[in-house]
Amino acid sequence: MNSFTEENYLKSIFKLSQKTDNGVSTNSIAESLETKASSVTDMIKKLSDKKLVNYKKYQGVNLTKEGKDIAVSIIRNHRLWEVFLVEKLNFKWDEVHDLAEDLEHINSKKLTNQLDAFLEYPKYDPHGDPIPDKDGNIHRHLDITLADLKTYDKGIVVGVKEHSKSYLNYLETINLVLGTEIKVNKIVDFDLSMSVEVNKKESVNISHQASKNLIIKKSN
Amino acid sequence: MNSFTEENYLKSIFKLSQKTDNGVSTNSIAESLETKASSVTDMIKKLSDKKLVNYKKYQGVNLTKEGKDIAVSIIRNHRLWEVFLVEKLNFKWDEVHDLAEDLEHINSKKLTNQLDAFLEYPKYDPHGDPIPDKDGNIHRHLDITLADLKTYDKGIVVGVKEHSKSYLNYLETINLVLGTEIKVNKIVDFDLSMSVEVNKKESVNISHQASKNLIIKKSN
DNA sequence: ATATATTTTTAGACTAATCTAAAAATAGTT
DNA sequence: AACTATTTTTAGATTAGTCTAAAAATATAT
Repeated sequence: MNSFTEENYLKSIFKLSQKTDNGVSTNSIAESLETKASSVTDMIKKLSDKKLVNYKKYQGVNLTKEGKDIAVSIIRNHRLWEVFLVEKLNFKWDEVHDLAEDLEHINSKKLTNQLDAFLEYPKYDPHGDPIPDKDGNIHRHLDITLADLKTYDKGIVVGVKEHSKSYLNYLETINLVLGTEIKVNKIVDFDLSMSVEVNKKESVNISHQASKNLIIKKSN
Repeated sequence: MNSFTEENYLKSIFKLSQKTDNGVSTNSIAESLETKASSVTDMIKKLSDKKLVNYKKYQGVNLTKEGKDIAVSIIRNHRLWEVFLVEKLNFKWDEVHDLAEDLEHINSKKLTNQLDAFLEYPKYDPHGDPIPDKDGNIHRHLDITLADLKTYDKGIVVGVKEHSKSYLNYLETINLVLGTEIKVNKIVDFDLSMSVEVNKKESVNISHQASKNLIIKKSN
């Protein structure tokens, strides 16, 4: 069995390794876990001894098959619990992350799979992130963001790339939840802010900062 | 915030203090947590510093108001999660203890209360143990066991006093689940074993060992 | 009441995870 | 290629929780 701490390292390494093709650097792990590089080195050695990561000094790390399987199963747990909290217990999408961060470490294949069934095999969590299936397969959607759209393009909001409470909260105040239809009316070339039509109604102004974190499925 | 370990000590002390009026002994805590007396002494000091227990050397411990509140809320969590696992995720009553042991430490009043509402405010867990309400009140039922019944007495099974897998499993094989109607046909005075009618049908033989752990609500 | 047994506490050591500060390796620059 | 800056690792210390073995306190028995 692995400790919560080890599991968090594996999850972090998994997420970071999706952004780079080479090994994941010690510093990037330290930053993502808000800890110090020296602590990371210690843990990497431990994970390496357990054959959960491949590690050569000064070269960064990569997950082994086994390490990756663990990371993915934790992410699966996390996202399933988020769905549960929102769909069944009436939490808001900006309230569920921290709780899921704890719940994800409850380690029981049966629990995970029964929860999955109970929720009727959801494909995405409340933030639009894909839920790995029982075999660890992840169907990620294309990463087109609102910022990538041109004037008069239309699409549907399918996810977010930024998960902070303040961002999610802001989106709700402008009625932007998953599934919302969106149409770009105008792009200000000075600051790249956009005037967009939400659900064929109100036209709101969205900063580049905000638009580049909204994942969109283009509808034409 | 308190660690999982501290919470487990508080829970254990709470349960032990229900059986004795004087302080809870170091050894009894050690036994119930399967640890050593010296470890218990260390932890007691820590809990005492945090004002969660009252402690005088060699005199055993008692929970303070605050310590008791924490213990009760963990028990509330535990029992609500057990209901969830059995009612919603189709677990058997002998499979849920260990998972609930982990889930109980997820610390969120909102989570607990929403879960309680989602489950429609259950009063008892799958083993018949009472679930403390939001304010920590516990309605315990009278502790009449099958072993206390006389010949021809009738009753309904409302709980168990022994939670081991093997016991729960055994009960299921003889169709004894919560809510079952029971009637005592004969008591063997040699070994106090009983011949009982289950749901007005089969007559099974139950050892004293087994009967004294079945909590019954007498029906006449 | 004194000796014996039991319980509880103390003292000191161990492990996991962390940190700071310093040393070593790598990368970047002229 | 040599110097500098950055990254990574090492060395040594710290904290929480645990343990063993020994000492101290309490309980029991004659």
